[in-house]
Amino acid sequence: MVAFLTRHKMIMLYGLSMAILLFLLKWLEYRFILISHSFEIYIGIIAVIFMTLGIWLALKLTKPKIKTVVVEKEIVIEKEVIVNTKDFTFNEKELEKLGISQRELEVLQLMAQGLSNNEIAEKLFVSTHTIKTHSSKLFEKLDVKRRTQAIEKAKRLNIIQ
Amino acid sequence: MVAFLTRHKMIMLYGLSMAILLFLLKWLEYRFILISHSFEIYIGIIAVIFMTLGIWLALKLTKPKIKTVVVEKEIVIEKEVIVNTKDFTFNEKELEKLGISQRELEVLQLMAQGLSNNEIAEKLFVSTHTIKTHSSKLFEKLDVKRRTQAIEKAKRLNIIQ
DNA sequence: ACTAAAATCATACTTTAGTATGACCAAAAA
DNA sequence: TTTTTGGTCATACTAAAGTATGATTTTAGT
Repeated sequence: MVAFLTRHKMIMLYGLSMAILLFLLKWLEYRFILISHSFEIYIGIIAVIFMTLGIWLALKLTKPKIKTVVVEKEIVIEKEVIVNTKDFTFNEKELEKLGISQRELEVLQLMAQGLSNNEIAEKLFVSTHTIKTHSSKLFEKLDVKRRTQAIEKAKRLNIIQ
Repeated sequence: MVAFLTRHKMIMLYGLSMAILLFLLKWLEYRFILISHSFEIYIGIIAVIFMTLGIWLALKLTKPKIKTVVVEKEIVIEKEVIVNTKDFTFNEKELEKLGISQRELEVLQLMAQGLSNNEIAEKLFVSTHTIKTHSSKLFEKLDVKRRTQAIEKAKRLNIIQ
């Protein structure tokens, strides 16, 4: 019922307006009989009323033009990019700072691979004594006591791997 | 042509109506002179004409109503996110596969930090013997001979760090 | 309740790692 | 030229690391 009223609101309003106008018309017609020579005024009033009604109707009934406004909405999509965290700028500065020589670095690298002093010696074609000397100096320079510590620290300082 | 007719249907209809109305007016005016008491019809005609004029005026003179429709356009912005290559799924499967116990893993981790057997023993409140037993079993399970190898292999298998 | 695995401790031993010290040589820097 | 630095080798020693073997105690699963 309410929906019906809402949907036909315009029609209802129009009907009501028509009723009021007809009433006014009748009243004016009566007045017209009493006052002569006011025919032009009566016509004028009718004209004004109906023109106003027309304007009102037109304004109410025209469909609005649809203007489409495009609003750009940013959507951030996180794209995972796999990047090596370890940069390959093998810290040569650190090597210099610590005064680690090329040969010592070699020994350090082989140590980190899990080789024993003997294996390193064989690989580098030198005696085990030499490797021991190197490693001792390395530990001094790295300020550590054991090879495992040396490996850990060297990796931490980006000297190896 | 059909599209044009459809679009200007209202205007065409209006023109047609006006033509018919003018004709009717002239005819009714003539009838009004001849036939008295047709005053109401004349008024009605006037009303219709002016209402139509009002509608026409309203349509012509008013600015078109604009209904703004906002359409959101999605713009995809790719944001690069740096991700670690090393995933943190600490290889529990590998641990199980190798049969490495929790305690052994602890020892392995402390080893990798460069601690000696004695230091590990102190840290875990056990004797050095225990640590030696653990490490021996670890080396067996990891199929290595030295702690440095164990550390290297464990890191490679993502068991530690 | 029983069993198996895990964790602990211990002794005895071997191997490797690491220290201290010194010597030799070659290349580069002062 | 002399000195420094890096690399080499050696002896002697100490300190760790690692092995072998065995035993006891927890802990968790059947």
